[in-house]
Amino acid sequence: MMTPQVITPQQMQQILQQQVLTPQQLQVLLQQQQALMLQQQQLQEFYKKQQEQLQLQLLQQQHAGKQPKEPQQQQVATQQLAFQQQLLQMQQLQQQHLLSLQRQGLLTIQPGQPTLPLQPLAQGMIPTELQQLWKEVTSSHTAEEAASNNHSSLDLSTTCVSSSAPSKTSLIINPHASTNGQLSVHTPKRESLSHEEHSHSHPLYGHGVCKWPGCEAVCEDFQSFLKHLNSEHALDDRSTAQCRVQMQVVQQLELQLAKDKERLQAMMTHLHVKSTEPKATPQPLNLVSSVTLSKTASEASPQSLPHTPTTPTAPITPVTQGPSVITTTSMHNVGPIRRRYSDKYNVPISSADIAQNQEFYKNAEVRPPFTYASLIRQAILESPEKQLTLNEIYNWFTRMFAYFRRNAATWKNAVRHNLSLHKCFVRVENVKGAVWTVDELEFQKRRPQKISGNPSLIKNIQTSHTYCTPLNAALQASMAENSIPLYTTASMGNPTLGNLANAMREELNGAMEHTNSNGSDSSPGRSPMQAMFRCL
DNA sequence: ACAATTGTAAACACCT
DNA sequence: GAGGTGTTTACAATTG
Repeated sequence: MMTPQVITPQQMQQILQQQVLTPQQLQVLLQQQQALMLQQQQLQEFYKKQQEQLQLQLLQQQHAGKQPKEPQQQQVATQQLAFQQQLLQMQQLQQQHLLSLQRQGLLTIQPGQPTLPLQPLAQGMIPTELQQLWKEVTSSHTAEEAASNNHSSLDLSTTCVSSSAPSKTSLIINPHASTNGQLSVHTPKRESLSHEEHSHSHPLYGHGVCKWPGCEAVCEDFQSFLKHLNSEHALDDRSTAQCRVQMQVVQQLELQLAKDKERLQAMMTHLHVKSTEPKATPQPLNLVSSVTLSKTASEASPQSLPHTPTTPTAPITPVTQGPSVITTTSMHNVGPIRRRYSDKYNVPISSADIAQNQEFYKNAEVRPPFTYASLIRQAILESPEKQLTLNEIYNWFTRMFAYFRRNAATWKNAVRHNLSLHKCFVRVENVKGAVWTVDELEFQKRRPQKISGNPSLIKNIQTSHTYCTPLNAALQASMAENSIPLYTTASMGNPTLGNLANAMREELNGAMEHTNSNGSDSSPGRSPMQAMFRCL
């Protein structure tokens, strides 16, 4: 049941580790994954039935004055043990599969965060949850206790996500700890994760650093982490807001990931069928939005945003660009996006994210993946007069990004430094003092410098627009399909988002220019699929 | 290897 | 003198 009939995990891994995947191999892998998903679903249904059965028996046992029906009980226990082993095997298999995909760049999964991509496959049940559920069922806890535990955690999430009016009381607090609000938030978690605490493993603690979104406080040991958690991340407005943001982010990402997976599969199937066709322009564009968004989905999770440059991502060796196919690699070069941090800190790199996660950046202390120059320009352009004093620029930064509510001396110095350094920022003497404006021409000059020396630049600037429109359309379509407010709904009522969207278009233009110049030496012999996987 | 870009830190001058 | 503003230099990291 568990052992794949088509191919073993080892074989699958071998195939996935190869640099080039043929369409046939890919098809096999896709079928493999489908089979895995199907098996997982079947397992879960089976597991649920078993769980219900066991709970029923536990109840019967209680009512019958604890007179266990030994043979039956034994049989069920044996069955469940076997099932548990199968489930674990399945999870391992899935993880191997996902790791392989990750290694190939098909999926970008943050190390240590394997739950995100697993969730859609497991239909919302992650391994730890399954195991926890298993423990609850098999432990001495009654079914009622387990149900009440589930209920409390459910209340927390549903209330937080659905709550449109943020308030401290929107969090359902564990009734057992109503006297101390500070502890009450963490108590349910601790109860459910007590076994993990003994091994000093906590979802919010790793590598000696607090993993609370945007925190990264160094905690020497687990005890100090717990102290830090209780003192710094107590139940207050800030934590509540961050929690809500996190939930929304996760929710969106799950939705996004599911849709993009479906899309990717359809695309793969489509491309496989028509892989012999030499040129298929729409595919690369879809490829960009889909793959990029998938990548973004896995990277945008605040928990996966280590700010300390300790663990660089596993290098995906960039392969020389082949045909004029837009790849995930080329999408890294999106204009003034801070590339050094996009790799180093695993921040979201898609410029769509800044609009998509506008609220996120406002509330979570995550570094925006844009350069100071871009942000300063954005601040100035958003102002009614297209000019701001230094202090107003500061205020924009702190208003728009929670990240810039810390270390003011550092980033303010950087802002001043950028204002002075870049010619595109012009200081204008005013009656009240001085204001800063943007010289758009100078600003636009900056980007082509990056690709100067490429003779095909001028030609490509023109051709880029033909690519850019469908690309934006593809992006928009993707966002719209995923119910993510971007250009469409959000920008209508929010001029900020509209401006950011404009900035994004410009950045995408720059990226397209760059991409086209890189891909100008396309070799016609290679199929789009081959090109795609060469670039992964 | 090199230049360009970017972020960070810091020194300094000027002004209020 | 303190603090804000603006300029400049230096250095490290990253990227093409």
